[in-house]
Amino acid sequence: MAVSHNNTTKGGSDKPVQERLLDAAEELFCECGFEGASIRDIAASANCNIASVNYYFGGKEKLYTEVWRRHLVQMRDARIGGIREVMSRNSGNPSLEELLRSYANVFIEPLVGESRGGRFIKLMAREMIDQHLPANMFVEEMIIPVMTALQQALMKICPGLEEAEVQLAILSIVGQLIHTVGAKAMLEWTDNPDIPKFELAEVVNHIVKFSAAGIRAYAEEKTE
Amino acid sequence: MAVSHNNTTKGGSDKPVQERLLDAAEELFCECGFEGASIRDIAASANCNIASVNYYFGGKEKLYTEVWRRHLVQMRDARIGGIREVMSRNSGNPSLEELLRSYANVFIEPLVGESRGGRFIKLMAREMIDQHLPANMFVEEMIIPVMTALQQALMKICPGLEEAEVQLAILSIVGQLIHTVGAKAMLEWTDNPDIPKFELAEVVNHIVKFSAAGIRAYAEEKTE
DNA sequence: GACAGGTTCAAACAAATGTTTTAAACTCTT
DNA sequence: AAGAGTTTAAAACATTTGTTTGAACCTGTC
Repeated sequence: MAVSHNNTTKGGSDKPVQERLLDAAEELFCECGFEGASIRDIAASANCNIASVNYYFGGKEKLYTEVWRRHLVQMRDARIGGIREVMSRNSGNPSLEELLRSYANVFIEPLVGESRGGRFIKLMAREMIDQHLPANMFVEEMIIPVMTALQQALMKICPGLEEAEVQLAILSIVGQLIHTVGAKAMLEWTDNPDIPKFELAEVVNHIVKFSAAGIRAYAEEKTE
Repeated sequence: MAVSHNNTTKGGSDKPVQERLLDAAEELFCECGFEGASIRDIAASANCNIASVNYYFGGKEKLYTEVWRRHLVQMRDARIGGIREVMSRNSGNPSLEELLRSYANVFIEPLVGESRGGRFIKLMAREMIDQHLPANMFVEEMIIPVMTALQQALMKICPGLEEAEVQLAILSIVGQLIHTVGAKAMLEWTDNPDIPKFELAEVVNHIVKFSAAGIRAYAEEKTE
């Protein structure tokens, strides 16, 4: 057999073709969506031939799935890890604000950083609207595990809250977070001065404060 | 000139072709997105010829724009009207909860009703991700007017709140509302029992309570 | 050096897209 | 009834899409 040790047949990077394809695909999928990004553009951006995506991945959909797989476990573990880390602070009794701030940061950070995983939030939004992932890989491997962890953490910090209340609170928190990065992405293409521009840290501060008060509205009515 | 009085040349409805096209286009654009819905499908669904969309609207993009125009002013006026109506209650001093509940209802209602304007929220989400509307018609004719009205109302009810704080609160409220209908749409295609199912009225109650507490977290720190 | 297997390449394929064209059908006025 | 103007119809057009093909190109082994 012949295993190539140098896949730098063409231009640019010295990464192997599969990685170049994954990187290019990620960028273009995020920017243009699944059907918006043609494998011709992807291959061109990866400096390789069109047929390579079929050769290595067996089709556009498989490539798309692989792009996701790279991030899903990473983001999920980051989020769950962040929650666990907070919950171990202060001898297992962190403040509600600590948990919210940590989660907001670990939620937003990988979605806005220019370097890696930057515009991935767009792909998440797209995938939420119409699926190109097999089965419900997104819900099963991402949403449910993270939501469960966050739910348990919240119930530990705020004992007395009912399960349904916690789930509603999570809906509010995640809604704010997603809308934050979504609105940020959307409002970038307008230059209207009426649209407020916020620093991300400022918004995180607000969400923590806002949500903590919202949650305490439930917690306090139990202790009255 | 010759003005036709009976445009029911083919199948189904007795509406004129342009309306049939708009209805079909709305449904398919919502369901499949702009590029996902082919004018062939639209024309077939409207029981008319493919060329009609070019004949009447001058192209796919114009048709898309027209589908939007029907709803934009309606939704905007409903939202602003709702705000004004609330603000006139209780001799101009409605409670914060009244305003929030009214806005939440008028926001969500036209986006979930099965009959008309049902799945329009999906189109909104799509349009927020990538634009097919001319210029920034969506921001100019919808977001800014509604946001301005809501901002003024909030500042009237909660004097002392700074402008930036109100804008952040609006970000939170809208984020929760959008995520509510978005999550509802997304979670419909999963049957996992771990995913909580909520009644819409229940969620609205929660958002009102949650957000009122969040806003008061700002208002109260001024009066301490 | 010749061979074999993995990899790349350009070309071709079939299917689908938005738009245009050209002619037929229809409607109303004269 | 004839004709002008409007509306519909089917076909053709040029592009673009994802995928497949078959030969060339490497690279390491015998």
